[in-house]
Amino acid sequence: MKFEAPRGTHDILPSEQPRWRRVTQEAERLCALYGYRPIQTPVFEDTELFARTSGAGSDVVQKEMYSFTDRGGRSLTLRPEATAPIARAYLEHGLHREGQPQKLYTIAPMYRYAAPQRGRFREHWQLSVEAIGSGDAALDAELIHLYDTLLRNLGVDEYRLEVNSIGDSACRPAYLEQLGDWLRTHEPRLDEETRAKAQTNPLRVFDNIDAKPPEVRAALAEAPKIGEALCAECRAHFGDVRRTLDATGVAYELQPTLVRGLDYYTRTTWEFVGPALGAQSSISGGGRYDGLVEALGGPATPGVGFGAGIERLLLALDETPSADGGIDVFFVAPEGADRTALAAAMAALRRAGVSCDMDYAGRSVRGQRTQASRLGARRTVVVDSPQALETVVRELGG
RNA sequence: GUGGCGGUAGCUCAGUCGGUAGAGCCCCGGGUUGUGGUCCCGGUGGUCGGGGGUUCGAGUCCCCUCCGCCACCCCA
Repeated sequence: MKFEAPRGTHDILPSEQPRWRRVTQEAERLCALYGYRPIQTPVFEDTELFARTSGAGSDVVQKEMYSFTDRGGRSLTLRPEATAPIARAYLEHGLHREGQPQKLYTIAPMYRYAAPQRGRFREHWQLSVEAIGSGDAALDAELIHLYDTLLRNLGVDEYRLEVNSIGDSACRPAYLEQLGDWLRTHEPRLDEETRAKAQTNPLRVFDNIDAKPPEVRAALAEAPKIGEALCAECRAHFGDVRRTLDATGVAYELQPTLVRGLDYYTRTTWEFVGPALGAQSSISGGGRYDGLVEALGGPATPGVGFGAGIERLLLALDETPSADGGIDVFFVAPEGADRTALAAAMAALRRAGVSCDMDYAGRSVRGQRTQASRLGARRTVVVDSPQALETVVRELGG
């Protein structure tokens, strides 16, 4: 085989479209129902947009960006996520001067240069839902509720939701200092891996804790957690979020060590974990990002949102294939039939909104009938006389 | 990026000790039938992922490489 889809990319063939659309159409229906409007942004952006917002130390920026220089010498990057581009558009087009919050969503491909695996692609599609311009805790809960409802409506029931608050500029620096002190003091009780993490990304020392040696686990259990070191304002905000989740019937687990990979997150963070996807169990992740718009040079503007991988959601879905729509009419043309008259009849029917098709592969009459049922034709017409065509056009073509 | 497993027809796979490649499904034709389907008969379809090496001879052994999968890392 000469060419194949580039590593980490995949084709979405016609046979997969019904499942694909089942997900995206329900997602769009819910977004509209919750008051979110569609927005589309370019596939590539100024590299600096992501470098600045995601954090220079983040994995995304350090090793996963598809960056290139265009012929004009600009450094551009295929978007690894949708929040920063949407915040950029929000600012660039003055949406911050319109009624707040701006509730926006997009379903679009994202690009990350990472080792591909099942459910992990270099090009993957994401539903991204954002509410920018309000710090109301009701929005955090609403976004969580939206995705929770999407999962339910699609019939996914084996999943769990973890929530946390990672504080803000008022309390996180103090916590980081506190954690740093603790890690230094208790270094002898930690394994090498955890010590390395303490140096590079202290918030992540708690990651994958179940796989760590028992004594390290025991030690870390005593370490201060960000979710338990919040300032009064953050604690109040998180309390509001949780009360609203409770009131709207969303089940969740508190996970005081849950953090996110991008620097711009503040306060509420959450993650939906799906069933049996191996190491790629996260099907959606989101959080509040009250400092993002300001980091882009705009006014201090709160925001909250989430990203949800379409391919991973599809993996969490049962395999039942939804049926294609089928066509209204299939014309069987025996050898010698007037195909010009047939083309005219099909044009008339299509003008009237009647879907129709015929054979283009020189099939036998038997083969054409097979093709008709393969296409789900509700009616099969054998073109053995001019009258046959006229009759159908008169009956269905209006 | 590191380590492990894998790649044979469009799909799912078999292929012995190294001896010139097979099945089922799909697709096409025919028979049967209630002109589809079912059932029966026949047919098309392969650079054995790619390149190099060993050998009289490589799908099979060796090296490189590409792609997939698993783990790590990280994420959606």
